[in-house]
Amino acid sequence: MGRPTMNDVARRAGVSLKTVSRVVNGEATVDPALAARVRAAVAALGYRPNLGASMLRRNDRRTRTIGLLLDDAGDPFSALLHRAVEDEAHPRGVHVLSGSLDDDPDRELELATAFARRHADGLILAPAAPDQGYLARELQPGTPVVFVNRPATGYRADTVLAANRSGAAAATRHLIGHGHRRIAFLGATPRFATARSRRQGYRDAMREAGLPTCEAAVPEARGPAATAALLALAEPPTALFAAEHRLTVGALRALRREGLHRRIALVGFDDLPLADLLEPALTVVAEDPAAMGRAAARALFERIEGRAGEPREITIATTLIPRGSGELAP
Amino acid sequence: MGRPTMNDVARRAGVSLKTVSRVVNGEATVDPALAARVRAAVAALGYRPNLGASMLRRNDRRTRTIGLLLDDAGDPFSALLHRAVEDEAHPRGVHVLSGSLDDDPDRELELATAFARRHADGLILAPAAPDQGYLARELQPGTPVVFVNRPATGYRADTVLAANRSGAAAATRHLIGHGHRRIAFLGATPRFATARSRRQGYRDAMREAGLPTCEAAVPEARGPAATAALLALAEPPTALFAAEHRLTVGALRALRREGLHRRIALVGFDDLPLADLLEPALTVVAEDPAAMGRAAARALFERIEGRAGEPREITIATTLIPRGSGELAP
DNA sequence: GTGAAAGCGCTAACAC
DNA sequence: GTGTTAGCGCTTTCAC
Repeated sequence: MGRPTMNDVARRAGVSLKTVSRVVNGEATVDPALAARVRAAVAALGYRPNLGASMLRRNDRRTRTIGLLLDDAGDPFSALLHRAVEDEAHPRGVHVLSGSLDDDPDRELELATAFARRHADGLILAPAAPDQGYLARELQPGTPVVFVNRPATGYRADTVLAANRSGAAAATRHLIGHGHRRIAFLGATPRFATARSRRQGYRDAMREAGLPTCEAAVPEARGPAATAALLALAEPPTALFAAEHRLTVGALRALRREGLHRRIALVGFDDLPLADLLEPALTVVAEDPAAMGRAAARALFERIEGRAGEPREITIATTLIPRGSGELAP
Repeated sequence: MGRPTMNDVARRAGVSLKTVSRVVNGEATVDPALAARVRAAVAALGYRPNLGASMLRRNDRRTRTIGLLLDDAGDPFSALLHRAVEDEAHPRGVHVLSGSLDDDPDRELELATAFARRHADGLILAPAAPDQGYLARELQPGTPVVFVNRPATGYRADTVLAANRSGAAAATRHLIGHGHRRIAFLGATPRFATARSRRQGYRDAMREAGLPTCEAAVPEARGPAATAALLALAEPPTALFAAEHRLTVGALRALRREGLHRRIALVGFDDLPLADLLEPALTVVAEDPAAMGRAAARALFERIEGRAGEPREITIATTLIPRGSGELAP
């Protein structure tokens, strides 16, 4: 009952346990005849090595597992990032254990701790909690971490971020360049640094053009209401910059409902599927979640393989994609 | 160097190793005073249990890990399914190891085998290979499997499928009900049972209405070309049923390019984000990936917890969502 | 090139 | 209640 062990294989092949271990691990120093007998026994018994046991004894102590903690595995941004991480891990024989945080600090702590107890070789984390100081306590010493999408507080490690500030400034300048002067900013509540950076980029561009700012900072679900409120102003904006994809969708719906989608310009942060098939097609500043995942995974594997030195900050460029909604005249 | 072990805690607390084990595992039969000393030592040393070691010795042999093998972690359908699985696993203290198969049989075998070597407690698999017979060899005996999204061949286990045939029939009947008689089917190459079921549903509805069928079976990337070919027929269809979401997007683009998107009716299988903001808005037969993930995970955990009996087949209903593109008159 | 003995960190079984 | 002994399945060390 239960799987056969190395011992069973050794007995059947008439060799020592250690010889089986050598064959299974592909160490060259085994007589071909013995190796063949071992392999025959492995096949006959259906022997499969137990990775948990080998990891316990092995010197390098690698589980060949990394942990990936993102906001929501079901969200397209996280999904693409996840896939990119997997694509870096797979050729290295590493598997990905993942979890969704839903902006919940407790859940971050819980999952990061759980992955540490499982001896993940490293962690990629999109911080949800206000502070990551707990990592120093909970992680196995020497376990590398890479932060992605949001900067961390209280723990220093490599960090991969989108060019939020410059991307937001580019979006705003694009609208200014098309003649707009009353450009409203629709952003998430500035709880996260990402939201603050994007607002800052908007302000940079407005200030350098000598234009007054007009900002709405709301929870992500309140996009339609916030857009409606902006449109109801005495001097309503002629253009909107929506700094989160959920707010972009909210703005789209509100403009549609008011019949203003061909009159008011709109640029969104983050690309959306089908954005090119809307009428007018949606102009966006696209992030590159796959590039972020790739960069984060590469940085993590470099650290796992021993790279030393100061934490690095890696910025992934954004791309302005003009499609129509951002080129409407005021 | 390295983490402190239970032994270190025991020494520091002046108790036996077994007492530490009892405290750490929350067994009640420990003197409160001793337990307090142990907990103090745990805190002082920063002791964290090693799950791998405990799993090796434990009787239940649970790793509290399940494997999830889907087509592509970056795809919205897989992502939502993944998230639903995670939501069932999380309250049970179980973590999810995932991998993308990209319709590659070798990759399915490789990843399923790898997860088996890691002693995952169970596996949720969207089959990519033509045969799953290898599972009998590779899995730890008694490891339950649930197939999702596609039926398996050569291995019997619980299976969760969308109502592909009846959903496709409903889509086709919807178009027939709106007066269409020349309705073309745009489907993936019938390599997978899913594609065949949808085609069958289309045929069911066409036959029961006494209408001739018109089918294009193409790789998923060839949606625009296949649509263009259908539109170029001597008697072109007045309505399209696109049986995969990538083909739906291809059809949308082709219709748009020909300026026919307000003339030719279109129903897609699988919902798309922003589908309601297109003009005309896209009518779909929506699958419910979250319900599929939930059902698969629940079935898996029931088996892990010992449920016996014949494999079950669970069908998740589809929902027709009329939005405009499917209600265009011929 | 091969094998015997030790032990990774932990829990099971059973004594005390 | 608590401790002792054995050993999960494997790799390491070191002798042969």
